[in-house]
Amino acid sequence: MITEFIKQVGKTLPLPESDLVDFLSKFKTIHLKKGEYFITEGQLKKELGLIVKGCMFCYYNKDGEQVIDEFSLENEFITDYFSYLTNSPAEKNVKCIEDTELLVLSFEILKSEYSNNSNYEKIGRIMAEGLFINWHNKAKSLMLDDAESRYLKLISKRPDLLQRIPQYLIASYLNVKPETLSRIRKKIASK
Amino acid sequence: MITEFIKQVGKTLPLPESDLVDFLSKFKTIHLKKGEYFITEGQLKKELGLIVKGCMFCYYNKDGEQVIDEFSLENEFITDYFSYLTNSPAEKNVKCIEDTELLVLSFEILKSEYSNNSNYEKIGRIMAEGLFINWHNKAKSLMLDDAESRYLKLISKRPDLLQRIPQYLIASYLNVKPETLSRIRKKIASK
DNA sequence: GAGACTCCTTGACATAGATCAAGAAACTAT
DNA sequence: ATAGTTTCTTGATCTATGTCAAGGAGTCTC
Repeated sequence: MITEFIKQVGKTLPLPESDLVDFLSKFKTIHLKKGEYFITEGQLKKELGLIVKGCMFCYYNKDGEQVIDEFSLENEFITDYFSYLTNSPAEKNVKCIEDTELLVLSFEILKSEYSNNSNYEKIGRIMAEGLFINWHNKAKSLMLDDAESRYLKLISKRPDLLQRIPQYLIASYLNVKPETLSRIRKKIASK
Repeated sequence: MITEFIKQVGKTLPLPESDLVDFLSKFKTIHLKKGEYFITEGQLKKELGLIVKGCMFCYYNKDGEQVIDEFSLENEFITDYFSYLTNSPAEKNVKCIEDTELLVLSFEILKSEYSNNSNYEKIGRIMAEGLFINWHNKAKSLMLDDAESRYLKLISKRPDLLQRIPQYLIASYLNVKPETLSRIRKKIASK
């Protein structure tokens, strides 16, 4: 259990196991119900989350409408890192799709514990690299692919999401309307 | 000259001045003519560039058509960092819009010089953070803004680009066709 | 200064995806 | 199971942007 969790987190954050255990020991556990928020727009929330069990999504508001930029499942970190880096209020909302058990750590603690330790730079580097890769792929897909290709890529890269997440949220993540995703699926099925 | 340059680079890479001078001393200078490439698709190019004088753009190929993701001007770093991080061939092309003087450093040297030095983690962290912020903003704009808003934001945030870069390249950067940008400009002018 | 480029504009039409409206299907709770 | 809610599908339009085609404006070369 704990060891499997640590192993999974180690894939994202490749530190020596003892450092990783030490790092994780600084987190505290919270529980959020389905529909509750971890972060809301406008908040100055300087906490890093790490999902133990459950599932969340991040969205921006576009004239009152949700536009989802990410889903996060078990063993994944979740935060508004942009807001943290730029020291500005959160621009996004992070909401639970399922009841979720979350480890949280304030960035202040992270900083103070690690500031005289090269692991701080390393953790920061790895976090930022992972986020860069995610957002790079996202932007590239929006630049180069049409809606159908984005959906096909999602199916092949994250099939787990389709089992757990309602289709209208998937649509938002793909940056199309639910009607459009429904039509794309129909078209693909007929091939 | 050199001090002003170092000062500008220091804004991107806030290291103590002596570290920064040391870091920059490892680069070598190259000169590229307008139209020449620093990186081409498929290459395993593991070099970091830093523009001293000139102007370049990065683009992806979409069925033979250029889709520009970034312009880089003086004092800015340029590389295919995604390709470096994932250790895969370059997916993008980096081409000079003007004759360009470039400082270059292989990532191998960077690694070997710094691997026993927390500055390596720090440089990596700052690079990745900057790229994360850029790509985050780019993806967010593609998700949330229409073409006209993207153009208006560009005007206000990077007016220098409009002076130096032909409009059809700006259009590609905004992810629209030149005809569309022309119409957007006409519409804005008539307001 | 006449071609010959390259870039920008404009018009007419095409298309991907959005919007609106109505039902059908799938959950949820009693 | 039944009613009530939420999600998904489908059809009929609409809109932003793309495509194609032509012409104009600017620049370079001889």
